[in-house]
Amino acid sequence: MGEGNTYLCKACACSSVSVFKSLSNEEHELLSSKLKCNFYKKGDILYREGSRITGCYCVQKGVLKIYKTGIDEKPQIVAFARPGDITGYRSVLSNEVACTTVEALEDSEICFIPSEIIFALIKKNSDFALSLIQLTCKELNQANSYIKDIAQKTVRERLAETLIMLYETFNVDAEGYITINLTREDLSSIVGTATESVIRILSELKSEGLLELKGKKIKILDLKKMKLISDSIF
Amino acid sequence: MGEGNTYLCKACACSSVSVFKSLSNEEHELLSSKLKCNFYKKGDILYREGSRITGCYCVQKGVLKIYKTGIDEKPQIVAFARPGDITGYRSVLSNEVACTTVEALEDSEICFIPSEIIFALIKKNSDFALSLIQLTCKELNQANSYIKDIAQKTVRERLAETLIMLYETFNVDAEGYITINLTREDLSSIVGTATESVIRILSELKSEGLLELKGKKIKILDLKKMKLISDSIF
DNA sequence: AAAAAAATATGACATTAGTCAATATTCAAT
DNA sequence: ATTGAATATTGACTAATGTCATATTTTTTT
Repeated sequence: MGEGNTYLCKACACSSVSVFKSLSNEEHELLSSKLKCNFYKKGDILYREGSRITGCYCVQKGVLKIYKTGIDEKPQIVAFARPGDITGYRSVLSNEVACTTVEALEDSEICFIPSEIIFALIKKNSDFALSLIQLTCKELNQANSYIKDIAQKTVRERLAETLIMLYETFNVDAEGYITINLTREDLSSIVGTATESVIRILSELKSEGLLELKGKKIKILDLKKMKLISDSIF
Repeated sequence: MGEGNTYLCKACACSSVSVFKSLSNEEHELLSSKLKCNFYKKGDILYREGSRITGCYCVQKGVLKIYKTGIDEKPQIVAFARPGDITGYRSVLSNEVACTTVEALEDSEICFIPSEIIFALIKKNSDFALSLIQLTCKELNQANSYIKDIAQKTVRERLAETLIMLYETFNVDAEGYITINLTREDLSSIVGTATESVIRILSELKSEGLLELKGKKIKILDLKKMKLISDSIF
């Protein structure tokens, strides 16, 4: 892990897509003067479910997987975080122990933002507070949708949905492969099924001409049909 | 439905458990001067998924069920609202159409709070904003937990969990029956399963001495054992 | 109170998805 | 390049759960 430093973190403090977009120049200064940017290697744990955290984490570079631990230590992935996203703010704001474990999926640069700063910004800037509320509301709605899907759809439908989500979240490389490396096990802990089922259905979808597989890389060949499957229409 | 009126709504404006606890006297005045309290009959719909709403709803009396509509119009219950709870704030704050349908489970009195008031209060009072953030964070965490459970637990385990949740949320009457009337179908749309499965497992649990059933009324006889089942230990 | 509608209950059966075991492949470290 | 470990794959089997049909009971309406 690299040492912390205090330069202005472009991905979080400045990004127009991030929750920090409503900060004034002065507030940006305050924020960036307190940031500590750290390097995490693939597989590193930022924090574990149940531990106390003293600030939030903002992704500058890389990808994080965020999961809860269930029966027999089986992880359930509930979200990813990409550059511009923040994580840990829930526990910070509610002053509770972390409700998820966060792990770097690839080598990543992550800024740490101490709790006080977040609280100070909420106090100072009601637009920032509103952005935070909107962010959590959006995530809450997504979570509720996923509850509905996981309760009502088949594994095949959920896998199709997950692939589309990954496609939309991480885009594709020059060859059309989704630019994220997940193990079959990771996929199974998003979909909520056994690893073997993911493998079987992936090759099914491949033989139906919907997918191309090259190791962990996945290319969606027929997005339209994939959406139909995901919507339980097909 | 009854006519709106402007008296101070005790359940929402004053409740120390509600999100409004951090309001000043002056802000309470503002809030209660704008409230409209309405009566809804059992089965009445407050608003439907996809419709525009212009404020939030605060439960004064009664119970609301909050659900998303899935495949073949099958509802998935994602929450209940009891006196002191508010609903609709997500769509209001994000300025999006309602993401759930809300229905009165029993005859209810519900206050309507226009959007402007909510926004004004966020702007004026950062503690109120923080309360709202904390509320959504708490709900988000619950939703993520439920995703984990629904993905990893069996129907039996989830039903046990649901019964415990209902027990803790709605308490029991003098005879020990949980004080909420849900159809087996309602139960199935919480648990995420077929109605027949709920019926079967309920009578299983009854024959195992864990439950007493009297029509829709449910009494948990062995909470400890029920928790073990819910935790996949038994 | 009677009739109709809705909800509950049960059995038989089909389907889905999970588990276990064996093998193959890929990846990482030396 | 070689070894070992992790990951992926496949098949056989089992368990869980959904679906459909039908009967019964409860609730609501007239």
